[in-house]
Amino acid sequence: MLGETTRDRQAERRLATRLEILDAAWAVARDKGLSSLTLRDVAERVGMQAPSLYSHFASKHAIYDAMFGQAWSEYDELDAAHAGDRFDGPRAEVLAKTMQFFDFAAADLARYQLMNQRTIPGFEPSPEAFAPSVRVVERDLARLARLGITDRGDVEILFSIIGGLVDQQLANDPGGDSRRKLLERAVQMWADGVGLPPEPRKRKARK
Amino acid sequence: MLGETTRDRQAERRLATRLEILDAAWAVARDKGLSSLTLRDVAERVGMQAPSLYSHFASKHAIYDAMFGQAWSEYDELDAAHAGDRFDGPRAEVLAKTMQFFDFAAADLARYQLMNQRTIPGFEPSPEAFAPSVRVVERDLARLARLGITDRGDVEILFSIIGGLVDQQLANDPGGDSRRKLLERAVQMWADGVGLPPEPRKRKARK
DNA sequence: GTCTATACACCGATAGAC
DNA sequence: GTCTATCGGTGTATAGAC
Repeated sequence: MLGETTRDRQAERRLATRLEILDAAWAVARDKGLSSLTLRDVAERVGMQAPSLYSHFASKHAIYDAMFGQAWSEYDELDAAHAGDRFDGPRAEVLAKTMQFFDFAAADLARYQLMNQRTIPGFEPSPEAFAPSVRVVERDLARLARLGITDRGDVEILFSIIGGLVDQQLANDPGGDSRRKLLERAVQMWADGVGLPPEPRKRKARK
Repeated sequence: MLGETTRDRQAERRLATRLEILDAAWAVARDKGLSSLTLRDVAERVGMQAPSLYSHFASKHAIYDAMFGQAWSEYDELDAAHAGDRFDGPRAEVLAKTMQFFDFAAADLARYQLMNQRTIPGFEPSPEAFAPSVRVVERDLARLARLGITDRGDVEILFSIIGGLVDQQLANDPGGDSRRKLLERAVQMWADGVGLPPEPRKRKARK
């Protein structure tokens, strides 16, 4: 019988190979486009033959699925890392969180297409891969509820504004920041519409 | 030499075949998804062999291109047909035009993906196919300018709101109208933000 | 001119030797 | 676990019948 250490090392090596494949997949997706990713390209990048990938992933969609989970986990961790941040009022908080997501989304077209658009024909994320995105949304809902925003429709409108601006940014000005500049104005409109209290007077900066 | 009538009839027949192919392509796109459209499926639907399509279209992308032009032309004509409509004030006008686009977009997923999303890997519409969409945008810009909205950023924000809500509608509630109900509230927020005059007093309906 | 027949290169996926 | 060989399906191209 194999010792624990041997079994652990095997599992560790297996996990490392999986991550290697996923890294290669991200590189190919960013290089040739998310939906133009081919197993042969991924395999070549990790020094394998294409069918060997099936020892680690059940299908091409399973690779997309793992990438989907990675992307949302990455944002989940980024967001959680800023959980303790303090803001100068509700509007500053909403704007900061909004820009945090916008910047993350607009920074990587392939990643955003996988996370938020349905650009892969038959792809549906599995429940496991979907879990981190649920965590993010629930944290956002809780944050907005703490600010007095409990109407789900108001939240959907805010999400739509952000999503619409990200789409336009990536479609019409990839790599630029034209829509990012509009984000603050749009969020102020939304904050006025939902009755979010105006900013408290700014304290004069002390010399 | 062929008579004019013969030549006309040939051209007419050729155009009819083109439209037949495009109709079949729309049917396949709606049935199996826009990006899962195959030339063999289209050909089968019109009673041809797949390579015969190349007598009428230079490539699969050329078919997408013609479909793109058809879709925007269709909306262009719908919009132009309502050019003479009168409204009870600026907000009612913006809301009506906004809902007109929302309904058109949300009614057909495949068509919306082709018109407004970049879901086909290598597809870029040709200038000719792009022309009707330019007409629509310019008519919208002129309409908003007539209402006093001249800041391009304000217009982009409105477009983002609409696009974001359509995306959410099609992604999360296809065939439903949950986001359509939010559209009015979102447009009111935007109208307040850009300083559009409030609605005039409603005249009492006369019995 | 239009269509059929055939072929090519590429894709995801599977079977089986080692 | 990785390989080679191969399958059915795809977009695309071309030769040749009519």
